[in-house]
Amino acid sequence: MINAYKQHIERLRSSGLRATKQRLIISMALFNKPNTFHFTIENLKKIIDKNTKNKISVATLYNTVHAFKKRGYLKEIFLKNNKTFFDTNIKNHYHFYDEDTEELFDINSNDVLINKVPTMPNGKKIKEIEITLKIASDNQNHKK
Amino acid sequence: MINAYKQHIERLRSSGLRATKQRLIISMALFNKPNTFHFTIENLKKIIDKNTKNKISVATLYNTVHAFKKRGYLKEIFLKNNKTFFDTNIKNHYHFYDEDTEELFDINSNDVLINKVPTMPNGKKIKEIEITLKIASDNQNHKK
DNA sequence: TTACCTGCAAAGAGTTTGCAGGTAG
DNA sequence: CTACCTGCAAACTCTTTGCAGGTAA
Repeated sequence: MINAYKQHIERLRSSGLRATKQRLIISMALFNKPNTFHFTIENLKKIIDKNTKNKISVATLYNTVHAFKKRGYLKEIFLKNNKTFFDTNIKNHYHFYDEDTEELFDINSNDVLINKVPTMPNGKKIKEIEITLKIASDNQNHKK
Repeated sequence: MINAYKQHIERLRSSGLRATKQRLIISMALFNKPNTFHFTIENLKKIIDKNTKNKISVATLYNTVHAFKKRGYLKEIFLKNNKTFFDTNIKNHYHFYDEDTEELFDINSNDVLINKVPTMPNGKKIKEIEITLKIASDNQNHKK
């Protein structure tokens, strides 16, 4: 635990961010988990409020999460409009989105193979490939 | 032109929607184009305001666009988190997203081939595959 | 005629910002 | 010490809702 703290302090400082109490709490909440996961600011607030006496304001949460995203520690996911999702898994990977439960699961990028890529517009290069497989129970109608 | 109107009136009625003046104007703006395209409500409002004396309120635009989406005449695209995009191309297809210009282009689904699909969670079926190739000029840094 | 539709304005939801006080280094 | 950070509340943006008046069928 102490070690994790030290690592987070290090990373913050080396990113040009001060290692404030709030940022360390957020770092622990996001990056000291057995698995990567997906979250919204609202989720994160609940998680932190539950585990900490001193709650962190939304302004600070937005601020910090965006700082982490900017530095590549988090990825933003376009999953729904009007709610921003973040992913603590920054490796190249794809998603299952379960329409029944509105849950998002990772797919290892090795489990999807694209073997025909369209020709690129002039001078452009692929920066990222986003793939989402929307799934649902076989026997259901789906309307939003 | 008269023909297109008739078709739109027909479609509206057969969908259980009254063929109001506003819905016909919106239908013409969206579906009487040489190409399919992507738009936000804001875009659509501008297009319509420019070409019509009687402007259409945003409430009606939201209302109508969602009615069209519900009936499968439009698709919603998750492109950014704070603005809803719609696509008049409802066929299965993928997108190039140009990060330099923030423009979205269609890719024919024949031009991308997925040849290894991960195993599905129990009892679930793929409803839709969403693929976005994010592209940008080769020689640039990108930060949001 | 009447159920449905439109437009306005107000309300909501999520996010961002300005600023006074606090704190890391 | 001081530049940076936090928390609050207000402001903003996009979207939805309530409702009175209008209109398609």
